Amino acid sequence: MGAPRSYSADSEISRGESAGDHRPILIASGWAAITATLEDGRRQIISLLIAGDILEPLLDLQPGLAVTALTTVVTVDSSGLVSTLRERLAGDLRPLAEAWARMRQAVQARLLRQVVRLGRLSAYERTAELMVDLHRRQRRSGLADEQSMPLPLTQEMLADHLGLSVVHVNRILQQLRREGLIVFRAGRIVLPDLPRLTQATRR
Amino acid sequence: MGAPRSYSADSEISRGESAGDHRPILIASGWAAITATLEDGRRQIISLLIAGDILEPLLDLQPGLAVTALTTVVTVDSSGLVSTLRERLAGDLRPLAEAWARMRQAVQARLLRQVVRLGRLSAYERTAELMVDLHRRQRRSGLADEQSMPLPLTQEMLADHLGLSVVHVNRILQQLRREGLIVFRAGRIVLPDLPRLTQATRR
DNA sequence: ACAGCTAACTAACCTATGTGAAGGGCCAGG
DNA sequence: CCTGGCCCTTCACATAGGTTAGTTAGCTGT
Repeated sequence: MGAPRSYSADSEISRGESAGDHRPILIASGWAAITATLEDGRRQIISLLIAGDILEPLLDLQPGLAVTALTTVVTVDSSGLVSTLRERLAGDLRPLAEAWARMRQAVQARLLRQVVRLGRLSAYERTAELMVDLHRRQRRSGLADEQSMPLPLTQEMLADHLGLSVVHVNRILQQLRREGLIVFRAGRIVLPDLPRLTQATRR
Repeated sequence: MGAPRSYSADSEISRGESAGDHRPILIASGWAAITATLEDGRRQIISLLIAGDILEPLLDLQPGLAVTALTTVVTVDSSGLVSTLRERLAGDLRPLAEAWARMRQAVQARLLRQVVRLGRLSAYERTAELMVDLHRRQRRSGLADEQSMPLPLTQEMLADHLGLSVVHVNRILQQLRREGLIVFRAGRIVLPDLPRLTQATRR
């Protein structure tokens, strides 16, 4: 069946420079992140990948773009990865081919949305939206229940993904908590009032 | 030869909702922009497309994502568009097929870079980087000379692309001008000191 | 039980960027 | 030759969010 290979948290899966693996990789379990690191240490998590997501080869090395940022993919959690996807889509996983196409689109659409988030939403809106989005995605894969989900991200990672400072992320999370929109419990995050949280997504 | 169809500035080429055209479109001349508009009017120009760029179908309608933003593609300039690209890549434009693949990647890479820009660069860095990027791209297509290029964007569009307010964009442009890094002349922008402008791209 | 580490949290202060409002230049249309 | 609109510009002020510098609370290994 081709068991996923296991990776511990914080392993580097691929690196923009090494023209290395040009194969799509399926996140079978766990979380991963596409990150860019600037020379001076600033970091941006471009995209968060959860189980079921597919990582396309990083087309990062376009001359001129990669110069100022090193783009890598790292695991966030301990994760299982399937790197033989391309081959297997012609074989045992053929039924997934169509789903794959949809997945590519979803990943790309999220990238567009991430641009809008960073460009035009306030910290508060961004944070709320991220929670709603992660919940919806994990829900779809049966990883979350109606009111809660795993969230194996440190506040620093949230900050790097949301384009904010850690301190400010903390402030926003406090606020959302005070408002009863999120609760942290046992390593999970609880979203007690999804409709209201969704409202918090807009101005 | 299949002449490009002409569009005047500010025409809507495609709209996220209408599952309409699912065909790639070549920008033969002029400029276009992929934009998202929020309910309350905030707007984000997700990507700027110039002659030679290819617009892939907008995979915007992923449930849940399109809800809060209307994604459309509009011309910025009067432009010529070729919408029969797919067909012609099998025919008269076959030699372009490989270039097309590279172009897709470049467009995608720019999207990644845009996330980093908005998430982690200051207004000043963002603006400088955009100018350098536009210049490099237009240079490659022979649309710019070594020191100057067309820039058919209002400051409001720049603001919407850079995730800033118009007023602030104006401030930054003033500053870049004072520093001798950019000059506006005859509807073009002059970049008298590209090395220094490139420096301004980093912190 | 202690040292050492990481992550969450706070507080005080600072600044980059946004907002609202207004004036001026320029150009197209009547 | 005026008029209205668009775009650029400036000013005064407001605020979201960053920075620095901690303190606190859990864990991990010893």
